[in-house]
Amino acid sequence: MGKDPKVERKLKKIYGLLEKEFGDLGWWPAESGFEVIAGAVLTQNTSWKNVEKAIKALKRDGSLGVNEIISMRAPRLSRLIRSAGYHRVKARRLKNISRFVADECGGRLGKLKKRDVGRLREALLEVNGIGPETADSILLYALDKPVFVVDAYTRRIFARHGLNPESAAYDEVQAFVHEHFPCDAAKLKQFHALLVEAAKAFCKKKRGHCGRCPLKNT
DNA sequence: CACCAGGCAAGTA
DNA sequence: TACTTGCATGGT
Repeated sequence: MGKDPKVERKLKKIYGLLEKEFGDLGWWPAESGFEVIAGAVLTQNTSWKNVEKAIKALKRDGSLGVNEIISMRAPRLSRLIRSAGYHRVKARRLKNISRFVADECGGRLGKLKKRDVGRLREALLEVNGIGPETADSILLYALDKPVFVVDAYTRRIFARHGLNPESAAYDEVQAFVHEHFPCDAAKLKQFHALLVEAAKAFCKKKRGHCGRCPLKNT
């Protein structure tokens, strides 16, 4: 599948319509790169509102840092993030990714940013608890790498607009966007954010377009 | 009451 | 390879 100018224009149009509707969403909301990483794990299959509570609890406790999480006892970490659900699993995953960050760059994310995106992605996927979406969220929002994050909303919207089949695999959807959308971290961040926001606002139903969705005629 | 939320891993067929 | 299930909470 080579580049298709018509598809490029269609993605551009979707981006434009959604940006006009929602403006600059300013994703990812966080005070540090590590906060993005923690949030990426905590938000797995979980609403963002409940993740915020967990992040606040970590901050209140002075524990939102690589070394703090590594050295904290699992049951205590588990209690702090309870509101985000799956707390025992996520406590383990937070420790895993924190250990990875400590090992790879001593906690200095700036060093990670210099590394090759492809190999960094492979390394992240080796960490237990980090799948494709979480890895790409970290790469894009914490490390400013130009990779597109595919989520359930994105696939639903793309499928509904005939851009890819409902059954398309994660990497296929991602490659599709990489081919037909600017390779620019800022734009990729905004695009993903816009798609999530649009889906939440207009596409609660599994099928069909909502009448007020700005994409209804595209 | 059912169902979903900014998933992933491990097990089964 | 392609499903299925466990993981847990909070909101609608």
